[in-house]
Amino acid sequence: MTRIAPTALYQEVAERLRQRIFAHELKPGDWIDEKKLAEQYGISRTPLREALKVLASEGLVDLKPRRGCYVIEISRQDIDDIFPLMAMLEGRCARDAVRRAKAGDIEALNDIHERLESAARDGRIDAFFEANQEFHYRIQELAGNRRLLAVIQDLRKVLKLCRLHSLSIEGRLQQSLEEHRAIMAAFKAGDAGKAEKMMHDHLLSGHEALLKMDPKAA
Amino acid sequence: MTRIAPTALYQEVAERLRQRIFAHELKPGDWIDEKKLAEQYGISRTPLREALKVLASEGLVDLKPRRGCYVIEISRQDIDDIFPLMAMLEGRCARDAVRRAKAGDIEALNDIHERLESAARDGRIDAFFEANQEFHYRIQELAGNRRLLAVIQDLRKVLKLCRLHSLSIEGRLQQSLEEHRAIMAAFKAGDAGKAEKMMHDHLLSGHEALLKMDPKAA
DNA sequence: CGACATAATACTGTATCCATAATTACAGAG
DNA sequence: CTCTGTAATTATGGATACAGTATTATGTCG
Repeated sequence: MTRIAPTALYQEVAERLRQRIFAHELKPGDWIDEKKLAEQYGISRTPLREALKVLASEGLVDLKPRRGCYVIEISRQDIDDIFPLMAMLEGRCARDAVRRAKAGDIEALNDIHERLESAARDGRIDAFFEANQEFHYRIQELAGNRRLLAVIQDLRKVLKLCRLHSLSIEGRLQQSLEEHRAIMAAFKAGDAGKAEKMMHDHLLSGHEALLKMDPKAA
Repeated sequence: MTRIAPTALYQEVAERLRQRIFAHELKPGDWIDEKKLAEQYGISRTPLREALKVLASEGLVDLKPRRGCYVIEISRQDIDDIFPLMAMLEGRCARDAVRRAKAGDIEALNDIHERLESAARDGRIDAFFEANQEFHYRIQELAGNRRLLAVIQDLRKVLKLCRLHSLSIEGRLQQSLEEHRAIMAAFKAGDAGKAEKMMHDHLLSGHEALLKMDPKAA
C-alpha cells in the first residue's frame, strides 16, 4: 500500500471504514469480519483492530469482547436524544457566529446559501445536501469554539448512520430552504438571538421530518 | 488477574492510564514510553497501543504518527472553550432534570446536597469535591438524555487534566456551596428555568475562579 | 570552532504466530 | 423426536518478531 501522507495505516483504515459505514455498505447490525477485511485491504489484522478501537470510541461500532465487532444500530431513543441536543449546540453556534462574523464572513456564508438556493431550484438533492452541510459547518467554524465544533461533528457522525435523510420527503427540501433563508437573514441583520432561535428550530424541524418518515424506529 | 467481567485487557489498561493521567502521575506533555509501560504492566505492546488509541479518541493523549504518544496539554483556549460549553450543557441538564424529577429523586438529590453541606462545615475539601461530582452527575442522569450525559462526561475528563481545581481558592468553596444551595432550591421549587440559569452561572463562576488562580495559562 | 552530513541507535508501526474462548454441529440418551 | 453434552472449528485477544523511519551523536570539512 503506497502511503503518501505521514498518516498511520490504522487512521486510513478507520477513515475507509467510516466511509463504508456512512455509505451503508456496512449496515447497522452487520458483523465486521476482521480476517476478511484485512485480506481485502491487503493488510494484517493489527492496524485493522486499532482502527476498530477508534471507531468504537466514536460510537460507530460496538466492540463486544470476545464476540466481535458490529456496526452500531441507532435507536429511536438516540434520535430523540441527539436532535434536541444538536438544536441547542448548533443554535449556540449560530448565536456566537453572528457576534463574531466580519462582513466578509457573512458574504462567504451567503455564497454557500446561494448554492443552496440554486440546488433547490434545480431539484438537485445531492447538491442541496452538500451545500447544506457546508453552510452548517461554516457557521460552526465562525463560532470560534473548537470544542463545540468537535462535539457537534461527533454527534453528526452518529446521525449519518440513519439511512435516509429527511430531505427525500416531499416538501421538506422547500421547508428546509425557507428555514435557511431565515437563518441567513438573521446573519445579515446581525441578530444573534434570532439566528440562535432559527437554527435551533431548524434542527427540531429536521427531527420532526425524520420521525414523519419512520415514526416508530429509525 | 481473575477477570469476572468479560472486559478486554486494553480496556483495563486504558482505565489505569486514565487514572494515572488524572492523578498527574503522567503529566501533560509527558511522553508515554510504550516499551517501558508494557513491561511495567507485564503485558505486550499490542493491548497497550490499543488503549492509547482509545485515550487519543477521548482527547487525553496526542498520538503523533511516528513520533510517539504524549499526554495532552490543556491550553487557555481549551479552558475558555469548554467552560461556556459545559455551562450550557449542564444548565440544560438542570432544566430537564427539574421537569422529570419525581419527589423521591429530589429527596435523593437533597441527600447528596446535605453531604456537601456537611463536608463544607468540616472543611473537608476532598469530601466536598466528591459530593459535588455526585450532585452534578445525578442531575445529568435525571435529565434522561444519554447523549447529553456522554458529551458532558467526555468534556469533564479533559477538564480533569487541570492540575488544581478551583476549590483550593480561599472563599471559592463557600461560594460554590451558595450556588449549589440556589440550584437545590430551584429543584425543590420545581422552577426549571431558574435551575438552568443557576447551574449555568455556577459553571461560569467555576471558570472565573479557575482563571483567577492562573490568569495566563492553565 | 561551528556546521553539515552520515551512521548508529532506538522507537514506532506492521505482520505473523499462538492461545483461549465462543459457537456450532453432531452424537447419544431420555 | 428433542434436548443436552461434548468435541471440533473458527474467530478474537495477546505476544513476539521484524522492518522502516526519525532522532541523535559523532566525525570531518569548511
